[in-house]
Amino acid sequence: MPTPSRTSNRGPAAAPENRRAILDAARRVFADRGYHAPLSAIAQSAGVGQGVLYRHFPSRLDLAFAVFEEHLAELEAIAALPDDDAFLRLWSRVVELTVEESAFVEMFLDARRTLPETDIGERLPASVAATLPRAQAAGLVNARLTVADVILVQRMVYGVVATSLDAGQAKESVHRALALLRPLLGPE
Amino acid sequence: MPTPSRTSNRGPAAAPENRRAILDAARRVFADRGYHAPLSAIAQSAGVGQGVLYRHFPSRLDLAFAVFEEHLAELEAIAALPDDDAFLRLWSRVVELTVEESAFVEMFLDARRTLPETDIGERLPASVAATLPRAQAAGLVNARLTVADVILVQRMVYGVVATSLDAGQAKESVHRALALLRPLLGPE
DNA sequence: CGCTAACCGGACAACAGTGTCCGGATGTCT
DNA sequence: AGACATCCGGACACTGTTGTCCGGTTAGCG
Repeated sequence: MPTPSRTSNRGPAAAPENRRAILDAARRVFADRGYHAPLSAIAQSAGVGQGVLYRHFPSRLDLAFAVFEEHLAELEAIAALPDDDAFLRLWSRVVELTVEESAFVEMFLDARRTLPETDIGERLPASVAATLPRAQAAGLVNARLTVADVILVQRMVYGVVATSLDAGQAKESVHRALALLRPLLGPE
Repeated sequence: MPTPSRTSNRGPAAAPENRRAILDAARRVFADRGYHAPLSAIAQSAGVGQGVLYRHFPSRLDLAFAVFEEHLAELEAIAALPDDDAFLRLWSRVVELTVEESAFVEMFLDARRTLPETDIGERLPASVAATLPRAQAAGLVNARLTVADVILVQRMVYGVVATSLDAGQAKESVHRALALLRPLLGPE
């Protein structure tokens, strides 16, 4: 029997489960209280001590990288699709993440300031670059749009989210903002 | 002799000068280190003790209100101009403030969260409402733009600023963003 | 000239978040 | 079963910020 229902989270065998619990709690807490939520709150929400959290993830950035790595992987998987509309799907998911997990964006800001040499900030632009030309060739997107423009619009969306009071208002405001921007983004 | 060159900043007569020094220091520090800079840093930069700062301004918001009140007054003065292009001047100044003193925007966010009943957040929309229709009638601005749209675009500009590494990059990014948005904002 | 009221300055307590450390619990292997 | 290596938990020291407090200074006025 592998690990059916453990009664404790101690001992050598519990490490992977604890790691998983920390990641899940971190995503929850980041979404609820923002990227700068105290790490102690994450440990508490995961039901582990702070020592455990710091052993698995020595810094907030290590934790955030691990938490959001799968989002990045998902975006890159979308970008790897051969379809002409891969860019549109990528964009749609980016907007979704920006609205629902704005800590995702704040992680990039933190990474850029704390570890300027990391390349994590290049992965999203790379995915955009890989998909945008195809969508433009297929007439799905305004042909004059550059990769930098797309990133800039994503930063604008973040601004709308960051100045919203709550998730509901953020969603609605972003919806309006994208409607406003549609003439720029869509095919002319 | 009124107050030619005081050698000390103590005594009853020094209060107004100290207040002024604190306001100037606050604007400086807010611009340099962001809205959440420690109040002790502001006191130090003003050359006064923390007690003085707290007596004049019991909370960060009180200080920020006082610091940015004159910016608001300036914007309202622009909005009071009878010219058709009052809106354009207002908008240009709003963008300038958003870029160069983004703490101005963060103060509104703080006020909205801390004192939801304050009306300070309504003053900018009111100025926009007072000037936008005239500019539209004169054909200076896209006629389909609403007041809410203008505020939304301002929030987008803030997003570009908030995701910039430094003031120089912010200025450049906002410039590109506004160029991108021009087809939406300008007369069609 | 001296008294008084107002005000300044920096020390200080309170508090929150970070990161560390070690006693104690647990699974594994022999 | 027993010993060991691993890992957990929460207390703790540390740091940085907030807000308060009181001794000491200053201007104004009789």
